[in-house]
Amino acid sequence: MIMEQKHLTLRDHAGLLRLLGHPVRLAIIQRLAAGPRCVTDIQELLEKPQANVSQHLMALRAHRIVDHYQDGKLRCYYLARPGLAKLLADVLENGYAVVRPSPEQVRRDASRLRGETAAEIPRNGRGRQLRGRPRRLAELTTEQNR
Amino acid sequence: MIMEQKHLTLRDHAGLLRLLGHPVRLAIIQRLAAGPRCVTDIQELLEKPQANVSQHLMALRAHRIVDHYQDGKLRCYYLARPGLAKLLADVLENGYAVVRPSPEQVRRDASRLRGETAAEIPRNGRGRQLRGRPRRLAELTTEQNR
DNA sequence: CCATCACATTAGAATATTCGAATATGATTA
DNA sequence: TAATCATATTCGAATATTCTAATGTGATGG
Repeated sequence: MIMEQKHLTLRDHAGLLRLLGHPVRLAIIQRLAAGPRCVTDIQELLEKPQANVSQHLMALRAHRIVDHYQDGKLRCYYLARPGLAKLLADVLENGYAVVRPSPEQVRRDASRLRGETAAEIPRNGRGRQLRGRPRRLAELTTEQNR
Repeated sequence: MIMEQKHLTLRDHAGLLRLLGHPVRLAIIQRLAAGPRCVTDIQELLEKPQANVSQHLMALRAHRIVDHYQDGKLRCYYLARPGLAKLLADVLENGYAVVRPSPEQVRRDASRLRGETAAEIPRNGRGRQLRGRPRRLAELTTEQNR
């Protein structure tokens, strides 16, 4: 078993997230998380036309989110990375829950941030950030995005 | 502080993932994970035109991934959901790592799946899935995707 | 071998995203 | 108050994604 860790760029990461960012593909992953399914079953569960489901499966296959084995004339798809579904669920359940802080909370947040992250934010005497000066420009800006 | 949990659909989830699925937006999140930054600093770090960065910030704002406070004439952006960045990192580091199993492994996986998930996969005597029969069609297919 | 089932692939129209250019706005400074 | 700085917004054009319809393909059954 060969591991590949070829310097995944932001572009790669974004590609994965975009791939996951489609309701039908999420639905497929959700269904496959409960066990392998053949294409026709998936179609029926999602109530989507065959070609469309097949296309989404193709996309998921291309990124190795899913894989399949042949069972007679059926193709049974399954999640190629069992861990991903759970991680994804975490993001979507915990990460998306919208917390709407009161304006007061926002202000407290802001001053907390102002105060506590002073080491990270360069500022001048009056609590305002330095501008027009050579701030930290050297932080692997080499990595090209998009 | 008011919590909102308005029945997030697959569509909502997909929307979040698509939003996150852009290299510049990921870069912004990555930078903000280290502490608040004003727009100009972000621009310079990412080497992207102002309008573009502003547009991406607007998108992130709309989904409450980021928020900002005004500091003089600067707008300092920060991550509105600190947890999300870490969850995201988990997905991208652990979830994306491409494991390329050997063909043998794939076959073993397949037979393991065939054997062990029998309870999940309806089959007939010869180890082939039932088809054309009323399989499990009742699984909240009500939730519309897309 | 021929028909059929289960699925994949292609092609192109419809739709959505993204970007750069231009312009607008709000806070600060002169 | 005028100029300027920092940032936002708007408007198309360029590009990418997604869907539907049509067709191709491989395995199986007759």
